[in-house]
Amino acid sequence: MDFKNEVVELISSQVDLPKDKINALIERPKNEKMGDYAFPAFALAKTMHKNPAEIAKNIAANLSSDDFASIKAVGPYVNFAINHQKLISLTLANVLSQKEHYGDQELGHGNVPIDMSSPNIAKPMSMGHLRSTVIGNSIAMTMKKVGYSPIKINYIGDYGTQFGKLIAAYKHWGNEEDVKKDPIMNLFHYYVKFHKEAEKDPKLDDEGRAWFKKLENEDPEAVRLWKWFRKVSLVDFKRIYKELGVTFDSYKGEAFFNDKMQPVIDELKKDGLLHESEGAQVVDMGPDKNPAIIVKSDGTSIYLTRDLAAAIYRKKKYHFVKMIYVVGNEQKQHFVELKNVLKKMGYDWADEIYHVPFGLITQNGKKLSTRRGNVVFLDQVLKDAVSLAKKQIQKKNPNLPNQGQVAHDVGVGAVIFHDLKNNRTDDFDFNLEEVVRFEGNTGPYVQYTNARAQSVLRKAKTMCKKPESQNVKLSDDWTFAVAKDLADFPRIIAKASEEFEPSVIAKYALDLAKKFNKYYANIKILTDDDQIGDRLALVQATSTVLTEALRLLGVNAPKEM
RNA sequence: GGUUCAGUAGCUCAGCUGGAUAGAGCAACGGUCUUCUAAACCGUGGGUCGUGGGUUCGAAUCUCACCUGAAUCACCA
Repeated sequence: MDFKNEVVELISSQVDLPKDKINALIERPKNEKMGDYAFPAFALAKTMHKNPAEIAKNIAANLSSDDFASIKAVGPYVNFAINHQKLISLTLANVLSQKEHYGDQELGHGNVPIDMSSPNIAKPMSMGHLRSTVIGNSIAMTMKKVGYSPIKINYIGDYGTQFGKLIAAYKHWGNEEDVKKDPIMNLFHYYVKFHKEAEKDPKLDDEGRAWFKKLENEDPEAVRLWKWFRKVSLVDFKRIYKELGVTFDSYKGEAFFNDKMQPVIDELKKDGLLHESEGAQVVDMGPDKNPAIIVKSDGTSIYLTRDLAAAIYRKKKYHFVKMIYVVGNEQKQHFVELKNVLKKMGYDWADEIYHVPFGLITQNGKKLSTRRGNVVFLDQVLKDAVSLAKKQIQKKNPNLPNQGQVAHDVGVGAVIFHDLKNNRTDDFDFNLEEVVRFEGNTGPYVQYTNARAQSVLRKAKTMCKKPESQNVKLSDDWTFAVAKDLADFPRIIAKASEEFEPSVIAKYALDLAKKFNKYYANIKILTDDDQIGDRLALVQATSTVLTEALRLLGVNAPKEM
């Protein structure tokens, strides 16, 4: 049952406008006293030569329906108030019968590779990688819920000039023992030192480039070091992914595409797209635009070429219907070039490539730079968050069983939720206190709400009461507010998947939690009367949807906390 | 300078396919636990929606100009 559709039908019986036009005009009043749907009559004033208030009055006078508690004109609007009991009972029956599949839909199908996370080996994961990881993960789960088959690809940064620099740095200052002790941190320190020294001594950069050239030419020492760095880095990355609860379908990094670039270069040449400019091989991007570099002037490879090879490879392998890159905003231009070059090569599927950018994370207003060693380590943030969650549990609920797991769920959940609750493209300034907050508009607030609901359901069981979703007779405002949100869930999922925007779900979860907490504060659920089953149905439905919303964000929902 | 994005409460942000009194959270102050988890709920204060013009019956929302900030502008990714 779609109440909005019903409004369209009713209005269309009174007014000479196409249904899609009516549908577009109908709005949801901000103030609930105005009802649940409203039709503004301004648009008709001109053609009917009457004032809007009069038109609204006439329309309202001729309408009535069981589905609405009232249909009345208020000024120039026709306001529709949904029949509370009807919406509540329908929605609860839906959620309870479909359980976690409530909100599933078929908006499309086919493979959707998602290029996400993609940390660089020998460098610690930062808050920036967290963004790509959790946004990509949430998009993957949301796409799956609406019918697609996501393929999560971790395009590890395991190649490029930077590794020449790293090898050079290791040769200067590194030793095997230290790297074995704490691989990522020590390799990272060499790298940072390299950049510091290179500012004073530009010869170092040449050394770095020379090592990279050796690596490309498969010099045994270069390859040995590179393989070693890669291996120890991956071990560490997987540890963090486990913490975050994220898995990947592919770890094919940049190096995997080394031998797949030449065919692309050949193809570009054959198509006559390639020409020389200042010693480099480039593709023209049009007037006033920098050309896209395909082969650098020193003959080594560049990331655009690698990404071209990767895109073509993925199309062949996955026959994708869409491909998504969850990569920072600052690489926007790169993806424009990637798509343009693919188009020029005659690959129309380039239109189905989406760059899903996200905002920059700064600290004290300054851009974080890995090269300068100015980073926020994800590992440390997660540890801090979990230990703060542990403290919180000791304060609030010291007898809680399974505290380690719950502290993990809440701490990590807080970090993930914080990252997903705002629009992807918003920049944000990193502030640990802000990130691991447990009160207000936070992940733990949603988790807590769900834990309360679960607690009620457990107590109900000891009273031998259970949710009854048949013929629910509730109609009060608190219940209605919750049920209206529950009814909205499928639309929210659709919106989040269409916009590749997890924050839509996060905001929804906060709103639903807020409505439920108000309900909880005002209605005594466990009163043994003949509507207890109805109320438990609302509690059960809310918990189901909250849990599912959190799942789609990659956040666990503990049953107690 | 070119391009792109952003500017809403002290702070962090919703709202932006135009609509009825611009909303949350944090921070401040005050109230609510012998009753389902107070990580909650209720209340008070707090706003020239960057500035100015335009379109419209109606603009935080669309458009133009300007101001401010950020990202980016070929051999890093």
